[in-house]
Amino acid sequence: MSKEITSRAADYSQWYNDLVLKGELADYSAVRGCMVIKPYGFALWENMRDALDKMFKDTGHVNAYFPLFIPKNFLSKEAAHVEGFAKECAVVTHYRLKNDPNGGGVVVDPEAKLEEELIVRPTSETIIWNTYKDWIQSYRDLPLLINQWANVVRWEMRTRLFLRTAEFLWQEGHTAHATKEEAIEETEKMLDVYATFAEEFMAVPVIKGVKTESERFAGAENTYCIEALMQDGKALQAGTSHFLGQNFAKAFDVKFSNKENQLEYVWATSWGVSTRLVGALVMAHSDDQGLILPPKIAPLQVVIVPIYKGDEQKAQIGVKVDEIIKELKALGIRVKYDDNDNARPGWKFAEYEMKGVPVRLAIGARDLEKNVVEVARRDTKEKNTVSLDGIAGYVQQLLADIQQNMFNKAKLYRDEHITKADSWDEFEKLLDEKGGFISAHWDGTAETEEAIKEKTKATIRCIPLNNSQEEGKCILTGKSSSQRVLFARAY
RNA sequence: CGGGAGGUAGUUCAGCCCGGUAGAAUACCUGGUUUGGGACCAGGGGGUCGCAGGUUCGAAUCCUGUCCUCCCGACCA
Repeated sequence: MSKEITSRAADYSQWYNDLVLKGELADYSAVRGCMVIKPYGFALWENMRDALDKMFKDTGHVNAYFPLFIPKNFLSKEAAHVEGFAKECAVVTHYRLKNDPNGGGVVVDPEAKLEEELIVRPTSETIIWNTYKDWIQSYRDLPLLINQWANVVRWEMRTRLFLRTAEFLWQEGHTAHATKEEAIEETEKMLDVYATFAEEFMAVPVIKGVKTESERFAGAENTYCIEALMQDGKALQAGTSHFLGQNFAKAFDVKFSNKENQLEYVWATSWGVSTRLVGALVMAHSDDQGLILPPKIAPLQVVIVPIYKGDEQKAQIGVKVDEIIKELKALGIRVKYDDNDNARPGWKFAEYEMKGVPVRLAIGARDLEKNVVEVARRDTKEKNTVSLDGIAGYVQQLLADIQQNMFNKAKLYRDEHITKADSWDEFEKLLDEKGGFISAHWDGTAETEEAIKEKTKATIRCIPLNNSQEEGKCILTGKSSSQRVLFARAY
Protein backbone atom coordinates (compact mmCIF):
# COMPACT_ATOMS: atom_id res chain seq x y z
CA MET A 1 0.00 0.00 0.00
CA SER A 2 1.19 3.47 -0.78
CA LYS A 3 1.61 5.15 2.55
CA GLU A 4 3.16 8.41 1.52
CA ILE A 5 1.97 11.47 3.28
CA THR A 6 1.70 14.86 1.62
CA SER A 7 4.03 17.27 3.40
CA ARG A 8 2.63 20.17 5.39
CA ALA A 9 4.57 22.60 3.25
CA ALA A 10 3.20 21.17 -0.01
CA ASP A 11 -0.49 21.12 0.93
CA TYR A 12 -1.58 21.49 4.54
CA SER A 13 -5.17 20.40 3.89
CA GLN A 14 -4.07 17.29 2.07
CA TRP A 15 -1.54 16.53 4.80
CA TYR A 16 -4.36 16.58 7.33
CA ASN A 17 -6.54 14.30 5.20
CA ASP A 18 -3.65 11.90 4.69
CA LEU A 19 -3.01 11.65 8.42
CA VAL A 20 -6.63 10.94 9.25
CA LEU A 21 -7.06 8.38 6.47
CA LYS A 22 -3.66 6.68 6.55
CA GLY A 23 -3.42 6.88 10.31
CA GLU A 24 -6.70 4.94 10.25
CA LEU A 25 -8.61 7.36 12.40
CA ALA A 26 -11.55 7.65 10.02
CA ASP A 27 -12.84 7.00 6.53
CA TYR A 28 -15.24 8.70 4.22
CA SER A 29 -18.67 7.11 4.08
CA ALA A 30 -21.36 6.61 1.51
CA VAL A 31 -23.34 9.35 3.21
CA ARG A 32 -22.61 12.91 2.25
CA GLY A 33 -20.77 14.78 4.97
CA CYS A 34 -20.65 11.83 7.34
CA MET A 35 -17.57 9.85 8.30
CA VAL A 36 -16.84 6.41 9.62
CA ILE A 37 -14.70 6.55 12.73
CA LYS A 38 -12.41 3.55 12.50
CA PRO A 39 -11.40 1.43 15.51
CA TYR A 40 -8.08 3.22 16.05
CA GLY A 41 -9.71 6.63 15.84
CA PHE A 42 -12.55 5.54 18.05
CA ALA A 43 -10.16 4.19 20.66
CA LEU A 44 -8.58 7.64 20.74
CA TRP A 45 -12.00 9.26 21.15
CA GLU A 46 -12.90 6.75 23.88
CA ASN A 47 -9.80 7.72 25.84
CA MET A 48 -10.70 11.38 25.51
CA ARG A 49 -14.29 10.68 26.42
CA ASP A 50 -13.37 8.62 29.47
CA ALA A 51 -11.04 11.28 30.82
CA LEU A 52 -13.64 13.99 30.31
CA ASP A 53 -16.39 11.87 31.77
CA LYS A 54 -14.39 11.37 34.94
CA MET A 55 -13.81 15.09 35.22
CA PHE A 56 -17.54 15.75 34.82
CA LYS A 57 -18.39 13.20 37.50
CA ASP A 58 -15.73 14.67 39.78
CA THR A 59 -17.43 18.04 39.48
CA GLY A 60 -20.78 16.63 40.49
CA HIS A 61 -22.43 15.88 37.16
CA VAL A 62 -24.39 12.80 36.15
CA ASN A 63 -25.11 11.38 32.72
CA ALA A 64 -28.52 10.96 31.13
CA TYR A 65 -29.87 10.57 27.63
CA PHE A 66 -32.47 12.60 25.75
CA PRO A 67 -34.14 11.88 22.41
CA LEU A 68 -32.49 12.25 19.02
CA PHE A 69 -35.69 13.78 17.66
CA ILE A 70 -37.07 17.13 18.63
CA PRO A 71 -40.61 18.28 17.81
CA LYS A 72 -40.38 21.14 15.37
CA ASN A 73 -42.27 23.59 17.55
CA PHE A 74 -39.74 23.20 20.38
CA LEU A 75 -37.05 24.75 18.27
CA SER A 76 -39.04 27.89 17.62
CA LYS A 77 -39.57 28.68 21.30
CA GLU A 78 -36.34 30.57 21.76
CA ALA A 79 -36.00 33.17 19.03
CA ALA A 80 -32.23 33.53 18.82
CA HIS A 81 -31.77 29.80 19.09
CA VAL A 82 -33.96 28.94 16.10
CA GLU A 83 -32.33 31.75 14.15
CA GLY A 84 -28.93 30.18 14.72
CA PHE A 85 -29.78 26.61 13.86
CA ALA A 86 -32.69 26.70 11.39
CA LYS A 87 -30.44 26.75 8.34
CA GLU A 88 -28.72 23.49 9.15
CA CYS A 89 -31.39 21.16 10.49
CA ALA A 90 -32.28 17.73 9.14
CA VAL A 91 -36.03 17.14 9.30
CA VAL A 92 -37.94 13.88 9.58
CA THR A 93 -41.20 14.15 7.65
CA HIS A 94 -42.36 10.53 7.23
CA TYR A 95 -42.37 7.34 9.26
CA ARG A 96 -42.76 4.62 6.65
CA LEU A 97 -41.45 3.34 3.34
CA LYS A 98 -43.23 1.14 0.86
CA ASN A 99 -42.37 -0.82 -2.24
CA ASP A 100 -42.28 1.37 -5.30
CA PRO A 101 -45.39 0.51 -7.35
CA ASN A 102 -43.28 1.26 -10.43
CA GLY A 103 -40.75 -1.30 -9.33
CA GLY A 104 -37.75 0.80 -8.33
CA GLY A 105 -37.12 -0.49 -4.83
CA VAL A 106 -38.59 1.42 -1.90
CA VAL A 107 -40.10 4.89 -1.83
CA VAL A 108 -41.39 7.14 0.93
CA ASP A 109 -45.02 6.31 1.64
CA PRO A 110 -46.86 9.60 1.05
CA GLU A 111 -49.62 8.45 3.36
CA ALA A 112 -47.19 8.17 6.25
CA LYS A 113 -46.53 11.87 6.65
CA LEU A 114 -45.89 13.00 10.21
CA GLU A 115 -48.44 15.40 11.60
CA GLU A 116 -45.66 17.26 13.35
CA GLU A 117 -42.27 17.02 11.74
CA LEU A 118 -39.28 16.06 13.86
CA ILE A 119 -35.94 17.80 13.86
CA VAL A 120 -32.81 15.70 14.24
CA ARG A 121 -31.13 17.43 17.17
CA PRO A 122 -28.46 19.95 16.24
CA THR A 123 -28.13 20.45 20.02
CA SER A 124 -30.48 19.52 22.83
CA GLU A 125 -31.32 22.66 24.80
CA THR A 126 -34.98 22.61 23.71
CA ILE A 127 -35.84 19.00 24.42
CA ILE A 128 -33.93 19.14 27.67
CA TRP A 129 -35.53 22.33 28.94
CA ASN A 130 -38.92 20.99 27.98
CA THR A 131 -38.09 18.05 30.27
CA TYR A 132 -36.57 20.16 33.05
CA LYS A 133 -39.90 21.95 33.35
CA ASP A 134 -41.29 18.73 34.83
CA TRP A 135 -38.28 18.03 36.99
CA ILE A 136 -37.89 21.36 38.70
CA GLN A 137 -40.37 22.77 41.21
CA SER A 138 -38.35 23.90 44.18
CA TYR A 139 -34.96 25.32 44.99
CA ARG A 140 -34.41 21.91 46.56
CA ASP A 141 -34.36 20.43 43.03
CA LEU A 142 -31.45 22.69 42.14
CA PRO A 143 -28.81 22.66 40.94
CA LEU A 144 -29.53 20.10 38.28
CA LEU A 145 -26.21 19.00 36.79
CA ILE A 146 -26.66 16.71 33.80
CA ASN A 147 -24.47 15.71 30.90
CA GLN A 148 -25.22 13.58 27.88
CA TRP A 149 -22.95 11.83 25.40
CA ALA A 150 -24.68 11.86 22.06
CA ASN A 151 -24.55 12.37 18.33
CA VAL A 152 -25.93 15.52 16.75
CA VAL A 153 -26.57 16.58 13.17
CA ARG A 154 -25.84 19.92 11.57
CA TRP A 155 -26.32 20.00 7.82
CA GLU A 156 -23.01 21.54 6.82
CA MET A 157 -22.37 22.56 3.24
CA ARG A 158 -18.67 21.95 3.38
CA THR A 159 -17.36 19.18 5.57
CA ARG A 160 -13.93 18.03 6.70
CA LEU A 161 -13.06 14.86 8.56
CA PHE A 162 -13.45 15.45 12.32
CA LEU A 163 -13.30 19.24 11.98
CA ARG A 164 -16.74 19.69 10.53
CA THR A 165 -19.01 16.78 9.67
CA ALA A 166 -22.77 16.63 9.25
CA GLU A 167 -23.08 14.17 12.10
CA PHE A 168 -20.67 14.27 15.00
CA LEU A 169 -20.25 12.85 18.47
CA TRP A 170 -20.05 15.11 21.46
CA GLN A 171 -21.07 15.68 25.00
CA GLU A 172 -23.43 18.41 26.04
CA GLY A 173 -23.83 19.47 29.64
CA HIS A 174 -27.06 21.20 30.63
CA THR A 175 -27.36 22.61 34.08
CA ALA A 176 -30.04 24.51 35.98
CA HIS A 177 -29.35 26.83 38.90
CA ALA A 178 -31.21 28.97 41.40
CA THR A 179 -29.07 32.05 40.94
CA LYS A 180 -27.33 33.89 38.18
CA GLU A 181 -24.07 33.89 40.11
CA GLU A 182 -24.13 30.12 40.52
CA ALA A 183 -24.85 29.59 36.81
CA ILE A 184 -21.98 31.85 35.80
CA GLU A 185 -19.74 30.03 38.24
CA GLU A 186 -20.76 26.72 36.63
CA THR A 187 -20.08 28.09 33.14
CA GLU A 188 -16.60 29.15 34.16
CA LYS A 189 -15.93 25.94 36.06
CA MET A 190 -16.67 23.82 33.00
CA LEU A 191 -14.53 26.04 30.83
CA ASP A 192 -11.72 25.32 33.28
CA VAL A 193 -12.43 21.60 32.98
CA TYR A 194 -12.10 21.84 29.21
CA ALA A 195 -8.91 23.86 29.40
CA THR A 196 -7.41 21.42 31.89
CA PHE A 197 -8.37 18.49 29.69
CA ALA A 198 -6.96 20.08 26.53
CA GLU A 199 -3.67 20.96 28.18
CA GLU A 200 -3.08 17.98 30.45
CA PHE A 201 -4.45 15.17 28.30
CA MET A 202 -4.25 16.43 24.73
CA ALA A 203 -1.11 18.49 25.38
CA VAL A 204 -2.77 21.30 23.45
CA PRO A 205 -2.38 24.74 25.04
CA VAL A 206 -5.53 26.82 24.91
CA ILE A 207 -6.58 30.38 25.54
CA LYS A 208 -9.65 30.85 27.67
CA GLY A 209 -11.85 33.72 26.72
CA VAL A 210 -15.31 34.99 25.92
CA LYS A 211 -16.86 35.37 22.50
CA THR A 212 -18.04 38.63 21.07
CA GLU A 213 -21.75 39.01 20.50
CA SER A 214 -21.59 37.95 16.87
CA GLU A 215 -19.74 34.72 17.68
CA ARG A 216 -21.96 33.88 20.62
CA PHE A 217 -24.02 30.67 20.81
CA ALA A 218 -27.56 31.13 19.57
CA GLY A 219 -29.62 31.64 22.70
CA ALA A 220 -26.79 32.37 25.12
CA GLU A 221 -26.19 35.47 27.20
CA ASN A 222 -22.49 34.84 27.10
CA THR A 223 -20.27 32.25 25.43
CA TYR A 224 -16.94 31.26 26.90
CA CYS A 225 -14.47 29.31 24.78
CA ILE A 226 -11.10 27.70 24.62
CA GLU A 227 -9.13 28.51 21.49
CA ALA A 228 -6.22 26.44 20.22
CA LEU A 229 -3.67 27.20 17.53
CA MET A 230 -2.89 24.80 14.70
CA GLN A 231 0.48 24.43 12.98
CA ASP A 232 -0.64 26.36 9.92
CA GLY A 233 -1.31 29.39 12.08
CA LYS A 234 -5.08 29.06 12.06
CA ALA A 235 -7.10 29.04 15.26
CA LEU A 236 -9.58 26.36 16.22
CA GLN A 237 -12.38 26.63 18.72
CA ALA A 238 -11.89 23.55 20.86
CA GLY A 239 -14.74 23.88 23.34
CA THR A 240 -17.49 26.21 24.45
CA SER A 241 -19.34 26.88 27.67
CA HIS A 242 -22.45 29.02 27.64
CA PHE A 243 -24.18 31.10 30.26
CA LEU A 244 -27.77 30.91 29.02
CA GLY A 245 -29.29 33.31 31.53
CA GLN A 246 -33.00 32.68 31.88
CA ASN A 247 -33.61 32.50 28.14
CA PHE A 248 -34.52 28.83 28.00
CA ALA A 249 -36.29 28.89 31.35
CA LYS A 250 -38.56 31.60 29.99
CA ALA A 251 -39.03 29.89 26.64
CA PHE A 252 -40.01 26.63 28.33
CA ASP A 253 -41.54 28.13 31.46
CA VAL A 254 -39.21 26.52 33.95
CA LYS A 255 -39.76 28.14 37.37
CA PHE A 256 -38.91 27.16 40.90
CA SER A 257 -40.08 28.20 44.33
CA ASN A 258 -37.35 29.87 46.30
CA LYS A 259 -36.99 29.76 50.07
CA GLU A 260 -39.40 32.64 50.38
CA ASN A 261 -41.93 30.65 48.34
CA GLN A 262 -41.70 33.01 45.40
CA LEU A 263 -41.61 31.70 41.82
CA GLU A 264 -38.47 32.50 39.88
CA TYR A 265 -37.12 31.48 36.50
CA VAL A 266 -34.22 29.05 36.58
CA TRP A 267 -30.72 30.05 35.45
CA ALA A 268 -29.04 27.82 32.88
CA THR A 269 -25.74 26.77 31.37
CA SER A 270 -24.71 24.44 28.58
CA TRP A 271 -21.27 23.33 27.49
CA GLY A 272 -19.84 20.95 24.94
CA VAL A 273 -16.85 19.46 23.21
CA SER A 274 -16.96 17.17 20.21
CA THR A 275 -15.01 14.78 18.03
CA ARG A 276 -13.61 17.97 16.55
CA LEU A 277 -11.05 17.68 19.33
CA VAL A 278 -9.55 14.75 17.41
CA GLY A 279 -8.92 17.11 14.50
CA ALA A 280 -7.36 19.62 16.86
CA LEU A 281 -5.09 16.94 18.25
CA VAL A 282 -3.93 15.87 14.80
CA MET A 283 -3.22 19.40 13.60
CA ALA A 284 -1.56 20.60 16.77
CA HIS A 285 1.12 17.93 17.06
CA SER A 286 1.70 15.76 14.01
CA ASP A 287 4.51 15.95 11.46
CA ASP A 288 5.25 14.87 7.90
CA GLN A 289 5.86 11.28 9.00
CA GLY A 290 2.40 10.95 10.48
CA LEU A 291 0.45 11.34 13.68
CA ILE A 292 2.04 12.19 17.01
CA LEU A 293 -0.32 11.29 19.83
CA PRO A 294 0.06 12.36 23.45
CA PRO A 295 0.67 9.33 25.68
CA LYS A 296 -2.23 9.99 28.05
CA ILE A 297 -4.82 9.39 25.36
CA ALA A 298 -2.94 7.40 22.73
CA PRO A 299 -4.76 4.11 22.03
CA LEU A 300 -1.38 2.41 22.12
CA GLN A 301 1.41 3.88 24.23
CA VAL A 302 4.16 1.40 23.44
CA VAL A 303 4.74 -0.95 20.54
CA ILE A 304 7.39 -3.64 20.69
CA VAL A 305 8.98 -4.80 17.44
CA PRO A 306 11.12 -7.94 17.43
CA ILE A 307 14.14 -8.23 15.15
CA TYR A 308 15.15 -11.80 14.53
CA LYS A 309 16.68 -14.32 12.20
CA GLY A 310 14.73 -17.55 12.26
CA ASP A 311 12.09 -19.03 14.53
CA GLU A 312 14.52 -19.86 17.29
CA GLN A 313 15.53 -16.24 17.81
CA LYS A 314 11.95 -15.14 17.50
CA ALA A 315 10.98 -17.54 20.29
CA GLN A 316 13.81 -16.34 22.53
CA ILE A 317 12.84 -12.73 21.99
CA GLY A 318 9.20 -13.62 22.62
CA VAL A 319 10.04 -14.99 26.06
CA LYS A 320 11.84 -11.81 27.05
CA VAL A 321 9.11 -9.61 25.57
CA ASP A 322 6.46 -11.42 27.61
CA GLU A 323 8.31 -10.34 30.75
CA ILE A 324 8.56 -6.75 29.52
CA ILE A 325 4.87 -6.66 28.65
CA LYS A 326 3.95 -7.98 32.07
CA GLU A 327 5.98 -5.24 33.74
CA LEU A 328 4.53 -2.52 31.50
CA LYS A 329 0.98 -3.67 32.00
CA ALA A 330 1.51 -3.76 35.75
CA LEU A 331 2.11 -0.01 35.46
CA GLY A 332 -1.07 0.40 33.43
CA ILE A 333 0.76 1.04 30.16
CA ARG A 334 -1.06 0.18 26.93
CA VAL A 335 1.37 -2.01 24.98
CA LYS A 336 1.29 -4.14 21.84
CA TYR A 337 3.79 -6.74 20.69
CA ASP A 338 3.90 -6.86 16.91
CA ASP A 339 5.46 -10.19 16.01
CA ASN A 340 3.62 -10.37 12.70
CA ASP A 341 5.94 -12.30 10.41
CA ASN A 342 4.70 -10.72 7.21
CA ALA A 343 6.03 -7.25 7.79
CA ARG A 344 9.69 -6.55 8.29
CA PRO A 345 10.95 -4.24 11.03
CA GLY A 346 11.48 -1.22 8.80
CA TRP A 347 7.92 -1.43 7.57
CA LYS A 348 6.61 -1.67 11.11
CA PHE A 349 8.69 1.31 12.25
CA ALA A 350 7.19 3.50 9.54
CA GLU A 351 3.70 2.18 10.18
CA TYR A 352 3.69 2.90 13.91
CA GLU A 353 5.27 6.28 13.34
CA MET A 354 2.42 7.10 11.01
CA LYS A 355 -0.06 6.04 13.64
CA GLY A 356 1.62 8.17 16.26
CA VAL A 357 2.48 5.52 18.85
CA PRO A 358 4.54 7.47 21.44
CA VAL A 359 7.19 4.85 22.21
CA ARG A 360 8.68 2.00 20.20
CA LEU A 361 10.87 -0.72 21.63
CA ALA A 362 12.94 -2.71 19.14
CA ILE A 363 14.57 -5.83 20.46
CA GLY A 364 16.84 -8.29 18.66
CA ALA A 365 19.29 -11.08 19.44
CA ARG A 366 22.16 -8.65 19.98
CA ASP A 367 20.06 -6.81 22.53
CA LEU A 368 19.20 -10.00 24.38
CA GLU A 369 22.88 -10.76 24.79
CA LYS A 370 23.56 -7.35 26.24
CA ASN A 371 20.28 -7.20 28.16
CA VAL A 372 19.25 -3.97 26.42
CA VAL A 373 16.54 -2.66 24.13
CA GLU A 374 16.37 0.15 21.61
CA VAL A 375 13.88 2.78 22.72
CA ALA A 376 12.58 5.25 20.15
CA ARG A 377 10.31 8.16 21.01
CA ARG A 378 7.88 9.44 18.40
CA ASP A 379 7.82 13.10 19.34
CA THR A 380 11.54 13.81 18.85
CA LYS A 381 12.45 10.62 16.93
CA GLU A 382 15.36 10.11 19.33
CA LYS A 383 16.64 6.57 19.79
CA ASN A 384 18.47 5.25 22.82
CA THR A 385 19.74 1.90 23.91
CA VAL A 386 18.49 1.19 27.39
CA SER A 387 19.09 -1.60 29.91
CA LEU A 388 16.23 -4.06 30.29
CA ASP A 389 16.63 -3.83 34.06
CA GLY A 390 13.96 -1.43 35.17
CA ILE A 391 12.74 -0.92 31.61
CA ALA A 392 9.12 -0.49 32.66
CA GLY A 393 9.93 2.36 34.98
CA TYR A 394 12.08 3.93 32.29
CA VAL A 395 9.25 3.73 29.77
CA GLN A 396 6.75 5.12 32.26
CA GLN A 397 8.98 8.12 32.86
CA LEU A 398 9.58 8.49 29.13
CA LEU A 399 5.84 8.59 28.45
CA ALA A 400 5.49 11.35 31.01
CA ASP A 401 8.39 13.22 29.40
CA ILE A 402 6.81 12.91 25.97
CA GLN A 403 3.50 14.19 27.27
CA GLN A 404 5.24 17.20 28.81
CA ASN A 405 7.50 17.80 25.82
CA MET A 406 4.57 17.78 23.42
CA PHE A 407 2.78 20.36 25.51
CA ASN A 408 5.89 22.51 25.87
CA LYS A 409 6.55 22.44 22.15
CA ALA A 410 2.97 23.31 21.27
CA LYS A 411 2.93 26.05 23.88
CA LEU A 412 6.17 27.55 22.62
CA TYR A 413 4.75 27.65 19.10
CA ARG A 414 1.49 29.12 20.35
CA ASP A 415 3.21 31.77 22.49
CA GLU A 416 5.45 32.76 19.59
CA HIS A 417 2.33 33.21 17.51
CA ILE A 418 0.52 35.70 19.67
CA THR A 419 1.64 38.99 18.20
CA LYS A 420 0.64 42.53 18.96
CA ALA A 421 -0.40 44.74 16.08
CA ASP A 422 -0.83 48.48 16.46
CA SER A 423 -1.50 49.56 12.89
CA TRP A 424 -3.71 48.24 10.12
CA ASP A 425 -0.73 47.58 7.82
CA GLU A 426 0.99 45.62 10.52
CA PHE A 427 -2.22 43.71 11.22
CA GLU A 428 -2.69 42.59 7.61
CA LYS A 429 0.96 41.78 7.19
CA LEU A 430 1.00 39.61 10.29
CA LEU A 431 -2.09 37.73 9.15
CA ASP A 432 -0.66 36.98 5.74
CA GLU A 433 2.95 36.33 6.65
CA LYS A 434 2.96 34.93 10.13
CA GLY A 435 -0.53 33.81 11.09
CA GLY A 436 -1.49 32.88 14.61
CA PHE A 437 -3.29 35.10 17.08
CA ILE A 438 -3.00 38.81 16.67
CA SER A 439 -3.57 40.90 19.75
CA ALA A 440 -5.06 44.22 18.74
CA HIS A 441 -7.38 46.96 19.87
CA TRP A 442 -10.99 46.88 18.71
CA ASP A 443 -13.64 49.54 19.17
CA GLY A 444 -16.13 47.02 20.50
CA THR A 445 -18.70 47.26 17.71
CA ALA A 446 -20.10 44.41 15.62
CA GLU A 447 -19.78 46.60 12.53
CA THR A 448 -16.02 46.91 12.91
CA GLU A 449 -15.68 43.22 13.64
CA GLU A 450 -17.60 42.44 10.47
CA ALA A 451 -15.59 44.90 8.40
CA ILE A 452 -12.34 43.35 9.57
CA LYS A 453 -13.67 39.90 8.69
CA GLU A 454 -14.66 41.12 5.23
CA LYS A 455 -11.25 42.57 4.58
CA THR A 456 -9.03 39.87 6.03
CA LYS A 457 -11.12 36.75 6.81
CA ALA A 458 -9.89 37.08 10.37
CA THR A 459 -12.39 36.95 13.21
CA ILE A 460 -12.20 37.84 16.86
CA ARG A 461 -11.51 34.48 18.43
CA CYS A 462 -12.01 35.69 21.94
CA ILE A 463 -11.54 38.35 24.54
CA PRO A 464 -9.14 36.55 26.89
CA LEU A 465 -10.28 36.04 30.48
CA ASN A 466 -8.54 38.33 32.93
CA ASN A 467 -7.50 40.46 29.99
CA SER A 468 -5.25 43.31 30.98
CA GLN A 469 -6.93 46.68 30.47
CA GLU A 470 -4.97 49.04 28.29
CA GLU A 471 -6.00 52.22 26.53
CA GLY A 472 -5.52 52.20 22.78
CA LYS A 473 -6.96 52.89 19.35
CA CYS A 474 -9.03 50.44 17.30
CA ILE A 475 -6.89 48.81 14.64
CA LEU A 476 -9.42 49.65 11.91
CA THR A 477 -11.38 52.71 12.97
CA GLY A 478 -8.96 54.40 15.33
CA LYS A 479 -11.69 54.84 17.91
CA SER A 480 -10.75 54.43 21.53
CA SER A 481 -10.49 50.98 23.04
CA SER A 482 -9.87 49.76 26.56
CA GLN A 483 -8.38 46.37 25.80
CA ARG A 484 -6.81 44.17 23.16
CA VAL A 485 -8.67 41.16 21.73
CA LEU A 486 -7.35 38.15 19.85
CA PHE A 487 -7.91 37.97 16.11
CA ALA A 488 -7.09 35.01 13.87
CA ARG A 489 -8.15 33.18 10.79
CA ALA A 490 -9.94 30.13 12.04
CA TYR A 491 -11.28 26.70 11.23
C1' C B 1 -25.07 26.10 -2.44
C1' G B 2 -21.49 28.32 -6.72
C1' G B 3 -16.58 27.33 -9.44
C1' G B 4 -12.79 23.64 -10.55
C1' A B 5 -10.92 18.43 -10.28
C1' G B 6 -11.94 13.38 -9.61
C1' G B 7 -14.55 8.18 -8.98
C1' U B 8 -11.47 1.75 -13.19
C1' A B 9 -8.52 -4.66 -8.52
C1' G B 10 -7.90 -3.80 -1.11
C1' U B 11 -4.66 0.89 -2.41
C1' U B 12 -2.29 4.41 -5.97
C1' C B 13 -3.14 5.03 -10.91
C1' A B 14 -2.90 4.09 -16.68
C1' G B 15 -6.55 3.13 -20.52
C1' C B 16 -11.25 7.34 -22.38
C1' C B 17 -9.62 12.19 -27.09
C1' C B 18 -10.12 8.10 -31.81
C1' G B 19 -16.09 2.51 -29.01
C1' G B 20 -14.03 -3.81 -30.45
C1' U B 21 -10.95 -9.84 -25.18
C1' A B 22 -10.01 -4.56 -18.67
C1' G B 23 -4.09 -3.27 -17.50
C1' A B 24 0.41 -1.83 -14.21
C1' A B 25 2.53 -1.17 -9.58
C1' U B 26 1.60 -2.30 -4.77
C1' A B 27 -1.30 -5.08 -1.33
C1' C B 28 -3.38 -10.18 -0.80
C1' C B 29 -2.84 -16.03 -1.11
C1' U B 30 0.88 -20.47 -1.70
C1' G B 31 6.01 -22.12 -1.42
C1' G B 32 11.01 -20.75 -0.49
C1' U B 33 14.95 -17.42 0.92
C1' U B 34 14.92 -13.30 4.37
C1' U B 35 14.43 -9.78 8.83
C1' G B 36 18.75 -3.60 13.18
C1' G B 37 14.49 1.81 8.75
C1' G B 38 8.99 0.52 4.09
C1' A B 39 13.02 -7.35 1.46
C1' C B 40 13.58 -10.91 -2.82
C1' C B 41 12.36 -15.14 -6.22
C1' A B 42 8.57 -18.31 -8.33
C1' G B 43 3.47 -19.35 -8.84
C1' G B 44 -1.72 -17.73 -7.98
C1' G B 45 -6.52 -15.35 -6.92
C1' G B 46 -9.07 -10.69 -7.32
C1' G B 47 -12.59 -5.46 -10.94
C1' U B 48 -21.14 -5.87 -13.19
C1' C B 49 -14.90 0.35 -14.77
C1' G B 50 -19.57 5.03 -8.63
C1' C B 51 -24.91 4.24 -9.84
C1' A B 52 -29.15 4.65 -13.42
C1' G B 53 -30.82 5.50 -18.18
C1' G B 54 -29.73 6.39 -23.48
C1' U B 55 -27.01 5.94 -28.45
C1' U B 56 -24.76 1.56 -30.92
C1' C B 57 -24.18 -4.94 -33.73
C1' G B 58 -20.91 -3.69 -29.59
C1' A B 59 -19.78 1.31 -24.18
C1' A B 60 -14.68 1.96 -18.96
C1' U B 61 -14.58 5.00 -23.58
C1' C B 62 -19.95 8.87 -26.61
C1' C B 63 -24.74 11.39 -24.44
C1' U B 64 -28.17 12.50 -20.17
C1' G B 65 -29.25 12.25 -15.15
C1' U B 66 -27.74 11.13 -10.30
C1' C B 67 -24.62 9.91 -5.91
C1' C B 68 -19.92 10.37 -3.34
C1' U B 69 -15.03 12.66 -2.56
C1' C B 70 -11.15 16.50 -2.92
C1' C B 71 -9.60 21.82 -3.64
C1' C B 72 -11.34 27.10 -3.71
C1' G B 73 -15.49 30.34 -2.34
C1' A B 74 -20.23 31.67 0.42
C1' C B 75 -22.43 29.73 5.17
C1' C B 76 -21.49 27.66 9.85
C1' A B 77 -18.71 24.68 15.57
